[in-house]
Amino acid sequence: MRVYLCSRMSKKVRVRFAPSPTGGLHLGGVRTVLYNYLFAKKYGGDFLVRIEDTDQSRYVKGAEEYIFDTLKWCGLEPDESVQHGGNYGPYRQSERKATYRQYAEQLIKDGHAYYAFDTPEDLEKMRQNFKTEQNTSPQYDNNIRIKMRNSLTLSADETEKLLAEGTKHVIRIKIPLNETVSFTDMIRGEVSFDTSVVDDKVLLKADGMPTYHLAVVVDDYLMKISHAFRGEEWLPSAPVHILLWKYLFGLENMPQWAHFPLILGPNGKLSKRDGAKYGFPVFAMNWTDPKTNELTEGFKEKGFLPEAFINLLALLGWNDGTEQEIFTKEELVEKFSMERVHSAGAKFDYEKAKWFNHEWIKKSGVGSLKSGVKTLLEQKGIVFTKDFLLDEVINIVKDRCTFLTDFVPQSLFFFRAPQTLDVDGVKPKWNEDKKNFFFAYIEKLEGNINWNVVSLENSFKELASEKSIKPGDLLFLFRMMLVGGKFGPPVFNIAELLGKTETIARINKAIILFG
RNA sequence: GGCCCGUUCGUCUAAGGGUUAGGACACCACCCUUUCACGGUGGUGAUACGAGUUCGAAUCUCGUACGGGCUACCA
Repeated sequence: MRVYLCSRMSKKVRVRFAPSPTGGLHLGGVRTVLYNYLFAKKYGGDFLVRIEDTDQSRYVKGAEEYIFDTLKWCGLEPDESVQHGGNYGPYRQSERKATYRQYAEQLIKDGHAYYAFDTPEDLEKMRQNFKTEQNTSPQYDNNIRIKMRNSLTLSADETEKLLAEGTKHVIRIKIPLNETVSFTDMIRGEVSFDTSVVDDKVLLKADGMPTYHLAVVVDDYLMKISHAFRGEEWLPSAPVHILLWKYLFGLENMPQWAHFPLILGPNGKLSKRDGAKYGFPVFAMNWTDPKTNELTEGFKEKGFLPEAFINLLALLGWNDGTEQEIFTKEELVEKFSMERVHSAGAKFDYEKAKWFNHEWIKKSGVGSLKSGVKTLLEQKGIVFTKDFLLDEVINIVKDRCTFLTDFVPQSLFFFRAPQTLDVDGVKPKWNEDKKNFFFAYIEKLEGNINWNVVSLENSFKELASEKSIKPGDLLFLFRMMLVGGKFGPPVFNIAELLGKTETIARINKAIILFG
């Protein structure tokens, strides 16, 4: 286990999550939020959300709202964001455009960046021309840049002229030759890169928008971020960011980094496709792609409790070293530590995810389940006149529910008599003796009986032995009458909750149907 | 191809040089339950491979293999 002390913990902890509004928030995204959130809350710091919408071509309408809806459902609301206010706005990168240009120009002035006038076609040609067996995808690096059209190869006059004419151009970082860039990752320890293999990344695009590389550094600085956490897919571009920090704001001001392991699907990095392919949700909530109108079911709609969702996500790559697996959000805040986050990727296991939800449903009280269950049942046309029955029903069936949606089949029959009875399935087990038994049982029920589980069961069994019928055969029939299927809580508990009138009515109705 | 990160039961993981390598999910068996479940008990099952360091290696080092990520004017 690695322990890297947070050397700048004296500084107020401020972390950020920076989603790009290009689609639904998937497991990996929510876990990144979660870890950021837990870390911030553990140290009494701020959790900030800003929107990376600098790629307008991929911007998806509604995605930004969707992201905040997800955070809300998960209970991971930021302290600062577009929607929550704060003193470091604007929180959308598209609204900060002017700021980035200023820093990019600064870099050029200091000799750490340059203008590049190459067109996309030029770049394509370059990739073709310099492609070799050893180097299948040539980079715009210190070897190539001297062969391209940029302010390093052009004379100052030419450059001036091109700029004055408004020629389309980008600003690229000038990666130094033969330097080692290293930094300490809170999860992985020291990670280092040789600059000779890092390319001259575009910092400012031709449309004036920054790329992620420039924006993340500038925003983290201006928003006073103390700890920068993101997914492992960003590790290869870390040297670019370290260099930018060095050139622009000083390494002593740089946040502490941590790169989270990837959440993997059955085949590598979890993708949206995996959900459809393997039959489990990948997004926190339902997401409808506005372009294709394709709906991807979310964990919420599948019937996951938000408490279970963040619990299972937290444990995908982290544990507290004990055998505890069920954690409330408060416990996670208290026990979370970046040093215990794994460095290896974790494969998502839907079976285990279901187990977490099941545990949470069992653990939850009626109070926290009620409104969700009520909504689901109301969608099935149930009208509630007396809530106390619902309370009792939730208590009695929750142990058999894995998903919140399981409450529907498990409790619908309490509120509505079974619509169809499996008459053909019952017929072989039905005869005059049994019919007489149930007529007699109705008589007993209508008599002076205490309406509780014990009396109902005792009188049922007494009657059965009087009539010399095996209770097992009758119990099955009784269940079919009340429930309409081979499932549900003990049948006398059901009868007790159903009440006298309804129980007798269902028996009568079934007798007629069975003939 | 290059660079980076990684590798303990099928999956999530514990074990910080000395453990019969522990737990959870899943699976199997039994018990409980006149339904379906829950629950209980038990079982199958792992240190990728090869060297080195050491009295002693899952643990430290190196190599190999395998997996993943990145290699865009995407994030």
